[in-house]
Amino acid sequence: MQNKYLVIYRQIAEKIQDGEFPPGEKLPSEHELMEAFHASRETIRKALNQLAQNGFIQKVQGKGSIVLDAAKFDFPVSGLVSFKELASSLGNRHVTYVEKLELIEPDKNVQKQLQALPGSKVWKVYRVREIDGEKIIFDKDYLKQMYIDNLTEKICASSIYEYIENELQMKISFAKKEIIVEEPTEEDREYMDLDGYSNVVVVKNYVYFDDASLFQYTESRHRPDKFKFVDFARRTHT
Amino acid sequence: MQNKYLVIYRQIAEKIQDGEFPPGEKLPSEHELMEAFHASRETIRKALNQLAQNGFIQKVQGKGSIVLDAAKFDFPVSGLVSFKELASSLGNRHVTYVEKLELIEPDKNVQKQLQALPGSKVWKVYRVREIDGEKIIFDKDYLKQMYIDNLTEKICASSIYEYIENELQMKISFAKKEIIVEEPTEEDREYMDLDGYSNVVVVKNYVYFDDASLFQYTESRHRPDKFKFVDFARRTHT
DNA sequence: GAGTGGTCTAGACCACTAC
DNA sequence: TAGTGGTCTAGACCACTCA
Repeated sequence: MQNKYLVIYRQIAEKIQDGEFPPGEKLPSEHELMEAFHASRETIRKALNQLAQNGFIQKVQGKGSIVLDAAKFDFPVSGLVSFKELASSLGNRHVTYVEKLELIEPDKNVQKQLQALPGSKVWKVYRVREIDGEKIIFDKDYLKQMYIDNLTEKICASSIYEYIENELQMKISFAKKEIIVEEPTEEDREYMDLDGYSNVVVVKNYVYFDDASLFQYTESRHRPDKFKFVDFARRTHT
Repeated sequence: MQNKYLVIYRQIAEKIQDGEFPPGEKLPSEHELMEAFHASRETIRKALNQLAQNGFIQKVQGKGSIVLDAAKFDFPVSGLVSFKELASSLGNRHVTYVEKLELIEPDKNVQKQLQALPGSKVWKVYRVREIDGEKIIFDKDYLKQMYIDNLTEKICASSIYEYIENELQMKISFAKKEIIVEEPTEEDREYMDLDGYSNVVVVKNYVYFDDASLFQYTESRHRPDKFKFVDFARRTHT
């Protein structure tokens, strides 16, 4: 069995999505939820905090928990957007091409980004994402070899994340994201269908494992017309 | 006095920034922190969770709380980036020009974005942000009038947020953010120094009050070369 | 004043890491 | 086995909203 508060979280989230708790209405009070789920107040509150963090509800002191219009918020639950999540949420036909798969000694820049030890090796993966026949995303991944002995084309073509989490049983914990806009490089023009576009959107990702070790640096380069990033800026009053 | 867990949060955060707890090292255990701060374990854990959320530490079960390299993470604490925060963090010379300040009946699009009632009026504010002599940000704000009777040029020129939070004593709670790239409109070219740039980065913001009422829709339009967005994708394992 | 959520406590048991 | 963080409980008091 799972964590109690996560079970409660999912059950309430489901009811919100099913319209059983409609937007604008109030959720039952914490006391009522305690009885309904046979849980202590802190456990209920943990579930509600998760719901608030993920944009399902907003808690108002003295009033209650107000259901937000969750249907409008179609962002991925995790916040870490991998291509697979992205593409399946679009529901479109998509293909991944693995253009490069090498084990390299990183240059100074990559070494610095990855905080890699001198002499250690790094996987360099170039992947191009095609959606509806157009190559619109170009992913440059650098992964520390010390965590992954064997990286095949097949793995890269599906999902490196899934391989790591399911096969290697390591948990990816969080990423720092940085979004900037650049002029296309030679590489960009080579691998993507850039036509006349004079900019690419670059999403830099620093991915950590659960034990706080940095293991991957990714540059995801997007054609500007297809780029979209959605985020909640939750403000925990400080 | 403030909340105990926030006080503890700030004290530990300070020590991390001062290097008293260096990156890579472990924080004292929760039990030790309990004694040091004369607090219960749950209170300590609340403080530590805040630290983890804001990228100061990462908690690892069975091991402890590992200090991350916080110096690298220069993002604003709040996550809601207002121009004032942005500019002061850049430390540069900046000016705000209020180009428009009108009370209008919103068109259908704005009405929908703001979920405004038919017949209700909306403040329309155009502001241009100049940094180091260049006009690089163009903010289009739409605010529901029902919350703000009187909006002056002076208020718009400094910070609408500060006015609302300090003068009106209303708390802004969170925003949904959406980032896309567009071709410049006539307006963009009119108000910004766009030179040859063929794209603008558009940040759409939906801003709510603490009581879950939507009150503002903002489009912040940036010249691509000066745009930068930083974010943590905290992954609360679901 | 009744009801709501926010904070804090003390104590229990579990899961994981290290040695 | 000892020490760590993760979950859960029961109960207390406070701050806020609303009739």
